[in-house]
Amino acid sequence: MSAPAVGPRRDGDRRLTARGEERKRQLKAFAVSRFAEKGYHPTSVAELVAGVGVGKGVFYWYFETKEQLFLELLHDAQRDLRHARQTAIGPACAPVRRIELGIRASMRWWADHRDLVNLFQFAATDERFAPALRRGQERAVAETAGHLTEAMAAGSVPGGDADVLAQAVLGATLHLARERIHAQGEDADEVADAAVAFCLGGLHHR
Amino acid sequence: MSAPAVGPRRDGDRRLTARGEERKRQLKAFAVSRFAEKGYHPTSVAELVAGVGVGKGVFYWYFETKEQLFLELLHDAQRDLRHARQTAIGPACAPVRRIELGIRASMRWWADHRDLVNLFQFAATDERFAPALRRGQERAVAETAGHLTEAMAAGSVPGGDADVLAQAVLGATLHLARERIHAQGEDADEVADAAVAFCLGGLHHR
Amino acid sequence: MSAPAVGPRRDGDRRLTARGEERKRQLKAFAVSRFAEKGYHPTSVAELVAGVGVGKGVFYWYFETKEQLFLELLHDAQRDLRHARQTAIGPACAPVRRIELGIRASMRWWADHRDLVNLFQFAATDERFAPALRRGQERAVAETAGHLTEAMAAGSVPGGDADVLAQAVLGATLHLARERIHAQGEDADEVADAAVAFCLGGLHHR
Amino acid sequence: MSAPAVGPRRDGDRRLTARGEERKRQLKAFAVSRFAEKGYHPTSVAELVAGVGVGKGVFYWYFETKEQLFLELLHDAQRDLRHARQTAIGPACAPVRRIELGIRASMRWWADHRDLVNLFQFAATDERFAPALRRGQERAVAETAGHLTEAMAAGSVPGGDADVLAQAVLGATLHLARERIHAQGEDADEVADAAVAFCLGGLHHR
DNA sequence: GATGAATGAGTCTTCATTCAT
DNA sequence: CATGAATGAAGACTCATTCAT
Repeated sequence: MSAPAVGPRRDGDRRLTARGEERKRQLKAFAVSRFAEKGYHPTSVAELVAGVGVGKGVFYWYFETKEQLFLELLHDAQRDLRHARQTAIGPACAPVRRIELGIRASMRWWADHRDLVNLFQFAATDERFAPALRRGQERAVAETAGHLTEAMAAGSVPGGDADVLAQAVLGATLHLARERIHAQGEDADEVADAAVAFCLGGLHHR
Repeated sequence: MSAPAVGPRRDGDRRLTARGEERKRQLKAFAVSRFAEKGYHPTSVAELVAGVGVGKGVFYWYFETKEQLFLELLHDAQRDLRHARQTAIGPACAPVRRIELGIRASMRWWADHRDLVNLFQFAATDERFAPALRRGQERAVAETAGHLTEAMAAGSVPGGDADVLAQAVLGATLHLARERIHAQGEDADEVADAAVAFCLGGLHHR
Repeated sequence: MSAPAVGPRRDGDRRLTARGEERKRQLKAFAVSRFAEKGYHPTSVAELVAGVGVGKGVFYWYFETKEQLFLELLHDAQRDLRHARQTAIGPACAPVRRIELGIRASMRWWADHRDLVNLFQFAATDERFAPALRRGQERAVAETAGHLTEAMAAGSVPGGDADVLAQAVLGATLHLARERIHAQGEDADEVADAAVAFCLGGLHHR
Repeated sequence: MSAPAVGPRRDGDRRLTARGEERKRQLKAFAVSRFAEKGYHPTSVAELVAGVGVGKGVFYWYFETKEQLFLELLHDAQRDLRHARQTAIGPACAPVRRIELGIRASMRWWADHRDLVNLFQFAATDERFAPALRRGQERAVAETAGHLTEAMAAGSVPGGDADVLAQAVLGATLHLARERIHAQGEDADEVADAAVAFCLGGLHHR
C-alpha cells in the first residue's frame, strides 16, 4: 500500500560517499545564500542546481523535497548556534555571567551568519516551518531562563518570570543584531556591549 | 492637456464609489488574514477573490498587482500603528513616560493585530518589501530615540546611543508580543508591564 | 486548514457557459481518442491541450486533474452504455428476449465505441480506476442477472447461479466485440448473432 | 569475424551464472507483483531494484530496458500457460473433452496466477505490448478452434465458425476467472464447472 | 559483476495576469 | 463594473537510463 522509498534517503540518513557528502554540502551552502537573498519561495530548485552546476535529479537524490531541505538547513543552523552558545559559556560560573556570555556568543554567531538569521526570520512566517523554529527557540530561551532562575535564587537579580525575561533578552539582542550589525554594518562587539548593558540593566532593576 | 483617465489604477487613488471602497476593504481584510495564515506566496489571487466571492477582474480593478496589494497593506498597517502610538502618547509629558506609553500602545496594537505583525515579519524577509518595512520602522525608532535623547539631556537616563537603545526596546517589546501574547496567549497588559519594567530598567541602569 | 477550492470545479459541476461546455466536450473527446490510442499514462496533458489548440491552463480550468478527467470519461461512458442498453430493451417482454436485446445493444455500442472499450480495459488494470469500473459493471451484470432470474422462475432456462451466468455472457460478448469487431473488423451484427447463439445455448443447455 | 561479446544483453540470452539466474528470477518475480499491483507505468525501475535490494546497475545488466523486461514477463507467462494447458489435455481423446480440459486447465492457471492475468490485461491496452499479447492469444484460440473443428467434423457439435466460438469460450472463461475467482474469491473448481457447463452448452446448441 | 551518483527531458500542476463579453 | 475563460511561463518533482569507480 505504501510505496517503498527509493533513493538514498531511506532511513534517517542514507550513508553517502565522500563525494556525495561534499555535493550535499555544496547544495546546502548555495541554498542558504539563495534563500537568504531572494527568499524561499522565489528561489527555485532549478536555480539551486544550476548554481552548483549539476543536473536537476541530483537535488532529489540528496533531499526529499525543497521543504525538507529547508528544514534540514533550519535544524543544522539551530544546532550550530546552540553549540556556539554552549561552547562560549563553557564551565559553570556565576549565572549572570553565563547570561552575558550567552548574549555575546549569540550576537557573534548572528553576526557571522547573517543568511541564517534571515532563514530564521522567514521560517517564523510559514506554517510549515514555524513549529520547528519555535522548538529550537524554546530550547534557547529555556537555557537562559535556567541561568536566570539560578541568579534569582542566588539573589543576584530580583525575582520575576524568568521565561518572559529570557525572551525579552532574546528579542532585544536578535533585533539589535539584525538592525545594527546586518543592516547598518556596525561592529559586532560594540553592539554586543550595548546589548549586554541594556539587558543586564533590564534584568537587575525592575 | 490631460485625456480623461481610463481605468482606476494609474494614479495614486482613483476615486471609488462607496460600494467600491467597501469591496476594496473586503479584499484587503481577507488578504491580510490569508497572508498571515498561509504566507504571501502560497496565497493566490484566485483564493482571495474566491474568498470574497467576486471574479478575478475585480481584484485587478482595485490593485495593480498582488505585490502592490501587499505594499498597500504594509503602508496601511504602519500608518495605523503610528497613529495608535501617537494618540496614546498624546500631549507632551516627561520623556521617559512617553517612552513607556509608546511601549504600551505598541504592545496593545500588536496584540490586537496579530495578522499584521505576521505580515511585518514576512515583509522583512522579502527583498521587495523589506525597504518599505524598514522605512516605517525607522520612523518608529526615531520617535523613541527622540524621547530618549530628551531624557538623556534632562539627565533622567544615562547617556548612550539613543538609536541603539530605541531599537533594543523595539526588539524586546515586539518579541514579547509575538512570543507571549500571540504564541502563549498571555494577557497583553501583563506582558506590557513586564516589557516596560525590563526596558526602563535597561535604559536607566547601564 | 483546507485550502478553499478555486476555479470553476467547485461543487459537483460548476455552471459553464455554452462556450465553456463546448471546450470541455472538445477536451474530453480528444482525450478519449488519445487515451485509447496511446494509453492513459503515455498521454500527457500537454498533448491534450495542444491537440485542442488551447493553453495548458485551460485543462485545469475544466478538470481538477488528469485522473479526474479519466474518471469522468469512465462515468460518462458507463452511463451512455447503460442508457443504450435500456433503450434497446425497452418495454417488458420475455426475459430471454430481453437478454438477447441486451447482448445486441451492448455489442452495437461496443462496436461504435472502440475507444471507450479500450478505456474500460485500461481502467481495469489501474487501482485508481478499477473500483469505478467495477461498480458500473456490477450494475450491468445485475440487470442481466435479473432477467435471468425471471427466466429461471418462468422455467424458460434451467436454474443456476444467475450472477455467474450473466458474467459469462458479458465476458463472451465483450471479448468477441474486441477480437472480432475491433481487431478483425468483422461486421457487428454477424458477431452479435454468433454471440447470441453461443450465449443462449449456454444458458439453455447445462 | 566476431569480436568477443561485451555485456550480457545483446544476443538472446547471455549465459548467466547460477547466482545471476537467481537474481534475474528475483527481479522478474518482484516486477510481476508490482506491475500487477500498481501498474506498469507507475512502477519505477528504482522501486524494482530497491525491492530486491540491489543497485540500479543490476537491472540493466539483466534487462535491456523496462519495456524488454515486461515483454519477457509476457512471453514467460504465455509459455507457461500454454504448457499448463497442453499438459492437462495430454494425449489424444475426444475433441470436446479436450476443450473441456483446456478450459479447466486455463481456469486453474488463471486462478493461480492472478498477477499475470493482470499483466495480460494491461498489455492489451498498450500499443507496444498488444501485438505480443495478441500473438499468444491467437495460438491459444487456434488450439481450441482446432479441437472444435475436429468435433464439428465428427458431428459432436453443430458446425459454425470455430474461431469465433473458440474466442467466445476464451472470453467467457477468462472473464469468469477475473470476476468470480480473483474479485469475489470463489472456488476455482466451482467456477470452472460453471464455465464448462456454459461453454459446452453454447457450443452444442445453437 | 555491482553500486551509487548523475543526467535532463519530461510530467503534472499552479498562478499572476489579461481580456472579450 | 464584473465575470468567466484563457494564457503560458514557471515550478516541483520523476524516472529511464548511463557510467565512473
